[in-house]
This record gives sequence, structure tokens and C-alpha cells, in this order.
Amino acid sequence: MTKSKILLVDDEPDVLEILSYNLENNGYKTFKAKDGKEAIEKAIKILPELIIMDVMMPNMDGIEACEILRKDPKFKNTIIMFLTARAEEYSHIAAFQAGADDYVTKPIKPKILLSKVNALLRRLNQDNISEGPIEIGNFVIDAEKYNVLFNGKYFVLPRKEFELLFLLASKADKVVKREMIMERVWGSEVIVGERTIDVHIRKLREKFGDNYFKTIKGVGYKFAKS
Amino acid sequence: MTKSKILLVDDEPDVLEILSYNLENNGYKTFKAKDGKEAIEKAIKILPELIIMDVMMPNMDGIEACEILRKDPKFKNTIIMFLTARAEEYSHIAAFQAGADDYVTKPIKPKILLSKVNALLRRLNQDNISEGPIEIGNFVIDAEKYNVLFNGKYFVLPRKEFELLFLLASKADKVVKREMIMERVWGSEVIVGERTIDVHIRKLREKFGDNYFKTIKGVGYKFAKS
DNA sequence: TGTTTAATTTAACTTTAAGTTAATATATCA
DNA sequence: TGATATATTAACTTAAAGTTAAATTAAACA
Repeated sequence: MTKSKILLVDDEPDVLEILSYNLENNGYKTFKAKDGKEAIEKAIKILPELIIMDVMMPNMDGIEACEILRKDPKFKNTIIMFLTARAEEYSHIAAFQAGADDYVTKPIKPKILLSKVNALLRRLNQDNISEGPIEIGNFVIDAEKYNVLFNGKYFVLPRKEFELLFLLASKADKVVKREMIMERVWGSEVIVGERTIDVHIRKLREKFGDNYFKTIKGVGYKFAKS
Repeated sequence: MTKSKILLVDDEPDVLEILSYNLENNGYKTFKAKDGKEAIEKAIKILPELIIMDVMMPNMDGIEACEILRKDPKFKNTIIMFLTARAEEYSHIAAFQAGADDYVTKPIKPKILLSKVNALLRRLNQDNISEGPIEIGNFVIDAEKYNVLFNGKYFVLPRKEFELLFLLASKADKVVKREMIMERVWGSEVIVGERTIDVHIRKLREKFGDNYFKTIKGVGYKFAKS
């Protein structure tokens, strides 16, 4: 993979230097701009993956620059991160509304900065193709809305029930082993009894009928479309 | 929500048919054009949300059509997506330069096509939220004026309350996780107790009633239109 | 600049719901 | 059939959220 390009925007050369130093040392290619106007010009040429930008700048501030960039489809996948002084009691909302993805407060702590940058760029590179609700049989299972549309009726399930249903439905027609269910729904740290899964399956059957959740004895369960 | 309109442009009727079939089956309204020239004429009438267009066409190719469309402010929010044969790798650069948002390679794989179309249109619909006040249910929430019109009455909320309401309303019907609320309303560096969110939710419920703010236990809250 | 008022947070406590267990019943398969 | 796995229930435990009042902090104002 090629180095990610990061555009740094701040009116203080010192800040640019700190940012650049830390990011270059961690394998990123950095570029600098001194205000919002220059940032936009450079962004168009460079097409960076990430822009780290001060909120308060002369000429054109970060929020305004962010809004302009967000209107250009070329930057629809570009991550924009703000720098704010802790003192500035500005509302985060303005920044997020303008299309920011995250922010870091000054003074900059290199560790925090890097962990955020890494996290954001990792997220960018992950394909988010498998988004949206699962539609299967009579079910529409929407993890975002946390609800289940079943035969035209909405259900709001308790968390574990929902996660169990979601897991089974997302592997429809395939057997999900009990240990896999444990791992996915309860996690490898929690220790709960074996019957717990059964009880939750039962709750699902109570709500949606017996047909959809098939027991594979000695193995696990599978979701059947009908 | 009304069906999104998609304009399909290709000189091969077969390709138009495949696209149309898959998209109509997924709740989109489609229109067809056989070259760039016809595409522009139809686009002006239809004002589609999305245009899917072959790069190589007789009369006027996709790139040229895209450039022309991009000059017209009517289409500043229209998404343009190209179809390219896998071989013609070179054209991607030209396409993006002309203002394309995405591309899909032929032969068309319906699943990939649909996930891209869904993702692009979802993003389009979200972006529009950031401009002007949010109108939802009985609420008109204006982040610029920092006020809330609810059932014909104006409210001026304290900052945190407002930001919480704004956040939930801007993702109406979707669950906003507690950690996301923390991050967005309080910021990732401030450390406040868990109950703080609850208390603010309670304040909102006091003002606007219990119906609008739904608890998803173990996850977060969601704004319900009614 | 101190004073007052409002906003925000905390802490203690209550309520509610979710999740688990364990005992018993039932089903399944060799 | 008999061994073994799963199903079912109800009782219980734990976790999460709701509520209130008091304490803290920030904002407004004279």
C-alpha cells in the first residue's frame, strides 16, 4: 500500500512542524498549508486522504474550508479532522455539521494524534460494502435502526436477542455453531452457561415462530428463510 | 421518501436492460438514454439523483457529457457514476477529472452495483441534512439560530440539550450509541459520568414529552418522529 | 469584579428490564 | 430404549437506565 497523504493546515509554522514531524515518522506523507484558502488549492492538487486543519485561521477558517471541500465530490471520501484549542468553547456541532470527522485539541499530544489518525485511516480503507439492513425471508433486520420488520410489524428486541438474530440471519441457511454464537454474541471473556443460548433462541421463537430457527443437534442453529 | 430517480446511459440496449431490471427491483425509478447527447436532454427534464453512464459511446461520450453536466448548477448535487470495461483502466483518471463520483466495471455484477448505488444515494441524502434547519415530525431544529420550533412554539435550549437533540434528530430513526453521543456532544477528551446523558435525555423529555426519545437499552437512544 | 442565575455534572438511590441459572421436561438419535 | 442434547419455565441476579436533589461550574449582569 502506498503512503497515505495528509494535508496539514495551520497558520502557526510551529504547529505544522510538530504535526509533520510526528506523522512523517509514522509513515505518512505530509503537505502543508497556512490557511483555508491555500488548503483548498493544495487539496485539489494533492487529493489527500486526510486533512488536519486548525479551526481558527486568518483569511479563511477551517469550518468554512471544510464546507467548501465537502461540496466537491472529489472529497467525499476525504477525512477532515480539526484542531481546536481547549479554551475555545466552540460547539462541536458546528464542526461536525460542516462535515468534520473528528478533532484533536491543542496542545497536541502526539500519541493521541497518531492513534486518531491511524484509526480514521484504517476505517477509510475498510470496505463498507456490507452496510444497510439485511433483508431475508419475511425479515428486514436493520442494525442501524436496531429494529426488525417482520411480516409488516416492527419489533424492538433486547440486545442479546437482536444480536443473536442478526448473527443467524446474516449467515442465513448456514449452521452457526454454538461456540461461534457464544463468541459473537457473548464474547470470549464472558462466561455463561450453555443453556443461555437456548433460552435466547426460545425468546426468538416466541416472537417469530418456530420455523425460522432450526436446531442442528450437537452443532448449533441455523436460520431458515421459511 | 419518494423513489430516487436514476438515469441510465449506454449505447447497448442489453446493458440498459440489466441495469434497469436490477435497480427497479430495488425500489428505484429508472430512465434510459442511448448516448451523451440524449442523456443531457433527459437529465434536464428528469433531474435525476444519480446518472449511471457508459464512458464509451457514439455521438457524445460519457466524459464529455459529464463535463457539460457539471457546469450546470442544477446538477451540482447529482451523482455521476461511470461504467467502464475492465480493460480501459486509463479512463478512470479522465472520469474523475470530469467530475465523476464513482465507477463500476463491466461486466456488471448486480450486487456490487447495488451496494454502490445504495451507498452513494444514502450519502447524498445525509449530506443534505447539513444545510438549513432540520424539519422532522413536529420539530424544526435550526442549528444556526440555535432554536427549536416545536408544535408552533419556540424553545431556546441550553447548549448541551440542544446538541443532544440535534444529534438525535439528525439521525432520526437510527440508534445513536451512547459512546457516539459522548463523542459528539461532550467530545472525546472530556470525561463525564454515564448518567449525564440520561439526565439530559430527561430534560428533553420534560420539554417535549416522552414519545420522541426512545431508549434502546444497552445501546443508546433514538429519535422517533412520533 | 463580585454577585446572581442558569446550566451542567455528580452522587445516591429507585425502578425497570435484560440476562442467567437451575431444575425439570421433552425430544432426538444411535 | 437409553443416553445425550435441547426446550421450557420460573426464580433469581445483574446491568442499565431513570430520577431527584445537591454540588459544581459557567455565564450573565449590574
